[in-house]
Amino acid sequence: MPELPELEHTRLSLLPIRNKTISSVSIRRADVCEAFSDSGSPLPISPAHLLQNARITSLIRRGKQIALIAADGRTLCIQLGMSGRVLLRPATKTKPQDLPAHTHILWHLADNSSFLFTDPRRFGGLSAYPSQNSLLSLRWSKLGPDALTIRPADLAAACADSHRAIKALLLDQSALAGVGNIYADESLFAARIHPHTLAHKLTPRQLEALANSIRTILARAIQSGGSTLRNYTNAAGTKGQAQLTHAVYARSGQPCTICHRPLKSSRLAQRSTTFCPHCQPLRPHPAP
DNA sequence: CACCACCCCTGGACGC
DNA sequence: TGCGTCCAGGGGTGGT
Repeated sequence: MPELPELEHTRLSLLPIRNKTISSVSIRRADVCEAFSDSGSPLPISPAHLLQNARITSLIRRGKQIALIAADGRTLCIQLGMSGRVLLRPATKTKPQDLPAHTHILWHLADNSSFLFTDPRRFGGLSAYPSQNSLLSLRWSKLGPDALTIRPADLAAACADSHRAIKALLLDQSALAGVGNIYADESLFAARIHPHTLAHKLTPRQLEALANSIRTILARAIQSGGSTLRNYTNAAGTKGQAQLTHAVYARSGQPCTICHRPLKSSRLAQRSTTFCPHCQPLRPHPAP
């Protein structure tokens, strides 16, 4: 279930394609792709949009999106959605029958290795832009600050006038980019904040605890290779370990790791939400 | 405007 | 074993 740590790990494991040239692109399902002009108008997709004959110079990430930047400026943004993956294939594996199911796009590199985009549920997709600047202005400008480096002041600004539940705000990529359902629950638990707390009611102390929890938990999850739930792996096919450290996510009814009372589940912002009613009270404990 | 429900989609878990 | 049903949720969109 790709969130920021899984995307960052995918980005890191794709770094071997830097300075390599894409010799050809096989578009097996064009409808997972979209392309835009500098002014943002949609264009019919072509192999050139998917970086055919481009040399990759950098891979960048913002929130849950990564982008491949070519030497000539062409930029390809990748969103994994729920089930998307980008996988590297060594030069020894070239048979079509070796391809994972639901491989929608296949990039062939000049050195005979390749990489591919696979996404059974097709919630993910690829978005092509003529330049890095157009990606930033047309797409990433809509994202909030990156969760991996979120500062208490940035979080406070996002929460200041919001009457939504804090968990709904955390999931809103235009408020904060990178947190999904897993790490929203984990961060709120670590900061001991009830997920239904209205964002503008959070105290400065809570906002600081939450920002710190978000950064710490995301960084730790990157360290352990991301959470492998269902079939997530990074581009090298390696599974993550972060799911082993989840304190609340998918642990409804099981004992809280702090107070040992059973964790509770509810539905918030259309998402299943698990928390400890005792350790995460709706109001912070009054200062003594 | 801010917020929320719905919808897209498929694989896996579960019950019978 | 196999089939039907439900659930998971990121993000766009249209409604309130």
